[in-house]
Amino acid sequence: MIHITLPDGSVKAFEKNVTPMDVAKSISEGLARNVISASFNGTTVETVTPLTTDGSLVLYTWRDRAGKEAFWHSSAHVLAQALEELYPGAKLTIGPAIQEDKGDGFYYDVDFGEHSISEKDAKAIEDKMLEIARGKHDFKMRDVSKTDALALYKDNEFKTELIENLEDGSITFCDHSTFTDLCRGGHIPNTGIIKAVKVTSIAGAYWRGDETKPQLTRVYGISFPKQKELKEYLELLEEAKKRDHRKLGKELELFTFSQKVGQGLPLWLPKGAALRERLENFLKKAQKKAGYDMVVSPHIGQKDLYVTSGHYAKYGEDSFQPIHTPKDDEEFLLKPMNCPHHCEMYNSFQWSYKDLPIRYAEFGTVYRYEQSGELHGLTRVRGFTQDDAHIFCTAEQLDDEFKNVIDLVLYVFGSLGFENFTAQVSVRDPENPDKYIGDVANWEKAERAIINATKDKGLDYIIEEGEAAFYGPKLDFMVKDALGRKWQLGTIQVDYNLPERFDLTYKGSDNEEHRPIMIHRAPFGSMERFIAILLEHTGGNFPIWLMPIQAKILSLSEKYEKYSEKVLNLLENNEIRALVDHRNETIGKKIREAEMQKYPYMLIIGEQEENQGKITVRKHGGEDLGMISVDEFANIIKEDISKTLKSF
RNA sequence: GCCGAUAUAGCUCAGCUGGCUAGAGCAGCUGAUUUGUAAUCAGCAGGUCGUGGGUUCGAGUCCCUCUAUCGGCUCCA
Repeated sequence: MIHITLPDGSVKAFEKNVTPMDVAKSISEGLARNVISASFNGTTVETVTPLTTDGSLVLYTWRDRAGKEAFWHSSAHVLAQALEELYPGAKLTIGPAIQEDKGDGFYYDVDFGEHSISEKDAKAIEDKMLEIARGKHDFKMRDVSKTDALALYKDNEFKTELIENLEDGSITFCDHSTFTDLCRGGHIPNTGIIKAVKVTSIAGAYWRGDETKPQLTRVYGISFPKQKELKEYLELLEEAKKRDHRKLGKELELFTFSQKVGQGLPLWLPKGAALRERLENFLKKAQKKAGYDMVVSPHIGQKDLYVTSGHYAKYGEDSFQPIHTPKDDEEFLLKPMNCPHHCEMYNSFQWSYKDLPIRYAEFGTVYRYEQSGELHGLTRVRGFTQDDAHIFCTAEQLDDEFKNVIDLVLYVFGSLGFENFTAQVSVRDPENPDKYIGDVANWEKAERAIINATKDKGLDYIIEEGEAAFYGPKLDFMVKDALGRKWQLGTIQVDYNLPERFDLTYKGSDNEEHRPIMIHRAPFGSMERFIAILLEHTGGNFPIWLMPIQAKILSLSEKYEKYSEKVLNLLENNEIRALVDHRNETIGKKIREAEMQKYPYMLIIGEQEENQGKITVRKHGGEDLGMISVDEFANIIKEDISKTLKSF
């Protein structure tokens, strides 16, 4: 007998070699019907794996992410079989479920050799997959010796490479139908559960994610146990498309791009520029309170400036090339960052420890030559404005300063409704020390400082290796877009390196020269990306304090012009941004237009309103607040603002 | 940068295997309608089909170049 502990803490005794499926059956028939995957003592097992020792068992159904991943991973096997049958000679490589933070579904990377396939082939692949799925083939794992495994894949250099790196004795294959694949395990009981499949996209992907290795074709798919769920999933994608910032930016006339101006160079239209200004003013106000001074620096700097900072050595070759002047040997670079300029500003004075911390803030536009394929709407561009600031402080001040910046970022995020962010501590990649400048001791100090401050602030955080900047580790605030892709917005970085490179000093209380520590920080990250994600989160319905027009006055005809002017004045006295629409059109049309323009409130003015000295108020989306006085309306707006705009 | 796809009116799109003056809806303009909560009626205007080249009697349609965009990969100071 063995003892199995279930997630609720109960322990049940079973015969040795009991399978997870047997355990499910012993609990209920319903569970047995729905269980599609299991984990035993923390490792994924098949539902038919015999259990031989005591341990804890978790049974997964479609409702669990682990269940879905087993389902999708199994679907990848079916996809592989379909591809093998449709394209004989194609070399299979790997086919996992997509990681949770990257989305849903699965993919298979295939080397099609001379063949090239495209989205046109999707239908045929889907049909083949469904045909295989309907065969209700069981997934069966079996052990294979390294020699046999290598022999089986003698023509497939990719699988061979995978097998070479595995221990003999730990190699398993998974069979279903006539298909077999090298596989670690974690499958659903049989293919019959897969009822709906969709090949979502076909793209190139490098073998093992390495640019220098051959490029394979990655076939992306998604599958479901019910046709209806696929339909719902596709509808959800459609909904997400409606919140795409590129679409909304065009509709709301915020920004545009021009083929002539160049890729990745957004053009901010009047409405978008006004939105940026409101956001900038919001942050400027908070920064003033937090003791920052605004500075301004030029868009270019001498090459030597970036040689000193290390940017030239790191990015010079793969960046916008130096600007030459008529004078020989004179070279300027478009600034990729504001820090070098701010360092030189710091250097223009002599500082005492009593002066620190110094906080220089600038909405600084920078230019980076991002790879063409990397550009994406406003989230990845070549010219963008950072809400940048650099804090120069002593070692003793670092912790407090860092925490104050966290507070500022949380204030910004809170006021704009970004509750679902991930705090990510981005540290060095220990395997690639060459990617970073500065000595290890400083890096360790900086990483410790970030982690301690983050912990003290009670933030839940994850650590990502290899995501640090080349001069220092970061605390990044990651937010997802409409399609669930993660983007870095706010960032706080601790830097011991640039102060050394720029020879920044201050005189300590001991009358000796000391090195300040630099904090780089940007709560928005960049205006471009922040507005993009804000658009996708709100669908253009921004918090009311950020709205260009908080109320639109719709007068039923020109007869009420005088009265609507009076209402407008009263609103302006209450600091409510409002606009009058006098055009002679049907009220239905006016309301429709106002809805499309996303005005938070519409104020309707006609005979009744004028007679009673009131306004009819309708909220965006249709809620009717009836006829009320302007003062009452002003209170409603004030309440709305206090709900979203946090105090700082 | 790499793989695949795309580019037709201000916007969203149709235009099959190459064949008369390139179509629709919405938006715009003009006139009528003066209306109380998502589409009033009539008319008008709007496109050298992303760029440059080629094949052809003939190219929006086929081929090549470039530019830009989309989905990924890689990258991301």
